Amino acid sequence: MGEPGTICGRRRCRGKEYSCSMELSLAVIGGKWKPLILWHLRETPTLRFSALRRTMPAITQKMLTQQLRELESDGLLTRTVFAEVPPRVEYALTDLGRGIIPILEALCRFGKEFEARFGVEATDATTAVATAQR
Amino acid sequence: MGEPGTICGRRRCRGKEYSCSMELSLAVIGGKWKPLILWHLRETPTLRFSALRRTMPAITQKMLTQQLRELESDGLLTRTVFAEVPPRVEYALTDLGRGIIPILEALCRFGKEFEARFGVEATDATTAVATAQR
DNA sequence: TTCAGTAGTATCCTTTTGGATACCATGAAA
DNA sequence: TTTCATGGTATCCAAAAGGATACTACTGAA
Repeated sequence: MGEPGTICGRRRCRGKEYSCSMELSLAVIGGKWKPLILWHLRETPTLRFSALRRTMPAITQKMLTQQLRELESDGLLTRTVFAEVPPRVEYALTDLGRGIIPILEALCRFGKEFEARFGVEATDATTAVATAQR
Repeated sequence: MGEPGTICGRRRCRGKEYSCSMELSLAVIGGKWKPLILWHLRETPTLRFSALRRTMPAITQKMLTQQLRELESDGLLTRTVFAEVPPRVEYALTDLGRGIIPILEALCRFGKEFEARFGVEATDATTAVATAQR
């Protein structure tokens, strides 16, 4: 299953360079925002741009647009533009995108285990959010 | 299981800030090298510094040291120094570290699926490795 | 007429991540 | 006496990732 000796074969797929399929996956779902975006889409069939923004108050518009475009180009979600005014754009997971949900859930479980092991210090962001929501 | 509304609670654990356990996990096992290091330790009970370097010819000494220290400090592996000369230092997974192996395997599977979907372009690195090995 | 709401671009800047290079201590072997 | 191997540090630098701010087009409502 694992590819123990494959370390030496440097490959490329959709512009990402890697030596191991794991690396490729991290390039596709890694980063600061992509897991969050996929996570939110997991529970709602479709979400429009503004709704996504509201669920992630800390992300900037540029970042959200950028990450969504990459996820779309990697086939993890679809982007549907409605010719209305004001504009409406809806995002939804593809089958490929749904495939990573179990991985995110596993990551979530590991994170909780890690938290339990080391303890958590809350940072006062309940208030920060209240202000961020405007 | 999922923490849908937890997006708003910004927490901290071992110096890492996050809003969701997933993020924490990615902070712990993400990055360019950590998954690889854990992957190699998965199949060998203990590995010394130089052996790890040989399995990852592209990593620099600084990076390997840095990543190993972080993994150690996060409790994913142990570092054993033998008072010999020349020095010998051995690294091994902890139980916590072994816990992420299934996640790496899942990432590996997803990566392969992704490759299968989009195709791979090999970059000539079989030769690159031969030279990198010195 | 000005404002709000949507989904963006464009530009510039800061922070984080990763990399190149040089250096160190030790003891055994050549 | 010089060299080699090991497992590092220290310093500086380049590239990538992420962020702040300003701007756009369009329309309907106030």
